[in-house]
Amino acid sequence: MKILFMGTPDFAVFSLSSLIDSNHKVAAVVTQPDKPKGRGYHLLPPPVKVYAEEKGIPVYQPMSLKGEEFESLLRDIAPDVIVVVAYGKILPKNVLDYPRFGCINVHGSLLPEYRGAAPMQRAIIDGKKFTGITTMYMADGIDTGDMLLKSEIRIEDNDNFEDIHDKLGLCGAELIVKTLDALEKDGIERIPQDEAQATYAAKITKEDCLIDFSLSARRVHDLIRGLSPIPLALTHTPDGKLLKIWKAETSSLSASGKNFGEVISLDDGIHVACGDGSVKLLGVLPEGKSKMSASDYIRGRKLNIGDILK
RNA sequence: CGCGGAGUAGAGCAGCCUGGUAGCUCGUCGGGCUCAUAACCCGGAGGCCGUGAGGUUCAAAUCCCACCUCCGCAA
Repeated sequence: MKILFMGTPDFAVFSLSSLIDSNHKVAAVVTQPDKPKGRGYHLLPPPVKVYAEEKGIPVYQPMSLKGEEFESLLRDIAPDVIVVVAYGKILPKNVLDYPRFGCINVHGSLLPEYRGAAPMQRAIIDGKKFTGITTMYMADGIDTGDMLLKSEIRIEDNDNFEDIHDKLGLCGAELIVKTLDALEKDGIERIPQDEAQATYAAKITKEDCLIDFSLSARRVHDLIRGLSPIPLALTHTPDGKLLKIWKAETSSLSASGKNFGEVISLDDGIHVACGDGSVKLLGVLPEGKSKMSASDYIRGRKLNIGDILK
């Protein structure tokens, strides 16, 4: 099939790559415009653009998908199918209706659970044991369209967002090719989503990142790994400084009689009392510094037993 | 010109404001104690204090200037 690929971040590169290597043809790539990012606001191209250019595929970065301009681009490319992976904008109806085989989305969850922007992070934060990839037809509404194929993976106890991101990236790369192959050959049964089962995985906000030590140690740990290595769960030291956590594990130390967030031991990590049990922080990122191990951080004499993190 | 922090021994930091012998917690090496040890005791090695044949000064890690590099926030 002749594909128009639409995607933006690293996660989309997995799928783009496998489509390029497949029997289908990626005719063009549409991605978000370069945006000022990072320190100093330098203009940075999205990963999909960088990759597509390496592969010599034409890249388009329209400001808007509405209107005549994009529609004429569509006609020029004349794709059989549009594959969308984390593109970052809503596709207007005329675009959805254009390709013969429709617009197909690669979504990082087992729909109808975790529709929305942050399915992988939310699944980990919620302590789920499984997640996966769903390929689906795009429709009005966010991730509400009919489902095509699914692929499930296990979330291991210590998997963080990066682990799941990479696993699902590969998983999605495989599944999208399978989906197109099957569609072209025999077709696939469309499975409507059960609205009653649907949940929504909203974008991660600053508030989501703040660790609530009154939760159980298990849930604190889930939050930390669900947000690592980006954007990272955070707390504050007694001097009011930001302290981000990139690695932790549940600890066997008892927290009874301690305040939530109280540092109860600095042995081999920062043990912090939670609502139920305690967690051992192993990797931290102090404000203005780079990532370091908790033991290095402790060596700089930044924390004492009895200090409260909040 | 988005805002801000930091570059001192292999690691994490202090010292800088109020210039004048380079310090802490670890690691490492050697020795001791111990049935033994990641524990404890003693001792040692390891630093052009980011760069500048820069500026000020009798004297600069410390004050001034320029540059380089790294990082946090914000997007």
